Amino acid sequence: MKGETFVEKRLLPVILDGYKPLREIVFESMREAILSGVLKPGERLMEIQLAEEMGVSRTPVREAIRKLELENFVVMIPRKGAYVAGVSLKDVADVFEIRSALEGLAAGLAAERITEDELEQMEQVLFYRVSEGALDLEQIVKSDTDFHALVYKASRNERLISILENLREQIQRFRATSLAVPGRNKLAIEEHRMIVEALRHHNSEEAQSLAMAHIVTAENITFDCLSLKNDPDKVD
Amino acid sequence: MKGETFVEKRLLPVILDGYKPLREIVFESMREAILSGVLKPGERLMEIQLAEEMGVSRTPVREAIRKLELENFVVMIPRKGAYVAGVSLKDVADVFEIRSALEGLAAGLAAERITEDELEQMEQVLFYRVSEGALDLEQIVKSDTDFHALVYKASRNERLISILENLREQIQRFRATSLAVPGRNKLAIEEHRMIVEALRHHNSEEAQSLAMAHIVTAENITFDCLSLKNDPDKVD
DNA sequence: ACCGAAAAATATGTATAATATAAGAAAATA
DNA sequence: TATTTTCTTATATTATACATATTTTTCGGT
Repeated sequence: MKGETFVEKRLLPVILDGYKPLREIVFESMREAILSGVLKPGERLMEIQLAEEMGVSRTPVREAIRKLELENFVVMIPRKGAYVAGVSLKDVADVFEIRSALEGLAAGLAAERITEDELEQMEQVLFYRVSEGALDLEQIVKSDTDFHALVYKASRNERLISILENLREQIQRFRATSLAVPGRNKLAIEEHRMIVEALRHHNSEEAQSLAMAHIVTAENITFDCLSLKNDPDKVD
Repeated sequence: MKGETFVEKRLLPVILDGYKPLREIVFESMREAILSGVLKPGERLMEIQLAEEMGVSRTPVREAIRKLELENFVVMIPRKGAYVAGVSLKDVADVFEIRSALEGLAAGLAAERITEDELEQMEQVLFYRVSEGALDLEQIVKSDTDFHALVYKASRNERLISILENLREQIQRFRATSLAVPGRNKLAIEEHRMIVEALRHHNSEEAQSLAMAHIVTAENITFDCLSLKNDPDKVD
């Protein structure tokens, strides 16, 4: 079978959105594909093929891959190519260790620096999450993300915010899993409530330890889920 | 004066070192230039000019700049170009806040996971630092870096290591300043010794709080130095 | 049938060329 | 003289071409 080889197009052609550089659009598209599992761990990423699938040239694809490498979504082997990064249980544990410390730091700082207005926003996010009775999983994940983002923001530490957001993305693939566990949503809301109370009273130590405990809880549940369905080595 | 414009070459032509990709060599060269002040904060980075100065094409320069952006050494304005990132006092404070939490985490984990062999290596680094009587500043900085790197490594958390190394580089420009303060070197050695003792006894909490305190001390000294010579806004 | 080496194919790394956009200067108008 | 508009120029962005390294395939020998 020679001549034209037809590659299955799994990445949509990019839509020129505003004035974001192409590499940025390509980057987001590829990250999305990796997180959603369209591009599977270990899979080789060939510049030409990806460029064709998305209807752009190799240059923006290359730059997107470089950025994905920096954010640990792909691994590059010099002169060989780029591969979608696999995530081992060890990786997940490592990320949780760091997140625990940094979410604690963020909450502690937020307790010192948060405004009434921001507290109000947090209340609203929590209220939305309980009011609607049965939210679907996607909405729960979003509301959870929103809450944490508000804590990060109140820490007033830009670099901390970007590190935490990156860590969150690293384990994005597992968040839906753990939040789907029966009773987890309710417990998470309760933990969030307690954190808000600590923030409201500007109790830094309390906020810190609550936030750390919250992440440890999430870690335990995540590992319970994962060890049930996966071999101990590679998660996916 | 038309025709050829002569640009002052401040970046050495790259030497093809083994099989590292060109973009990697260019990246390191530019980072070095930024940290050493050859490329000054706020300065515009023009691809063509940089490529000519280093004797390579624009492609590796572009990729190096992207990477520098990800590591916060340059800021990019879309369709305008790249500029050397300035570091404000707020930035330095932010980095120290994170470092304090993460150095504490690393030391705490190291206390649980360190081996006799690694403890021995730490002893050697400390011994070297005191034995030679009068080390020059560069050697002191290196020995300090080595010690911290050993703690990071003993944490057995790869991602934590890379985050901490990046944070260290962010404030690299100020480390020499603070270590040059009379008495600082001696005090730092003493603090390191206490950390080693905590690690040896696998006392996680003690190691954590000592490491955090160590960073807070460094932060205070750094700010004392900086606020003496600089206006409160931009450090450089 | 099973290695092993050479050659072809393929992909990455690097360079160069083409295109689009933004900033600045000059000119025209009020 | 001030202000707006147009044109030029410089530069980022994207595309393509070329060189080099790696992988695969094929063919010959054992």
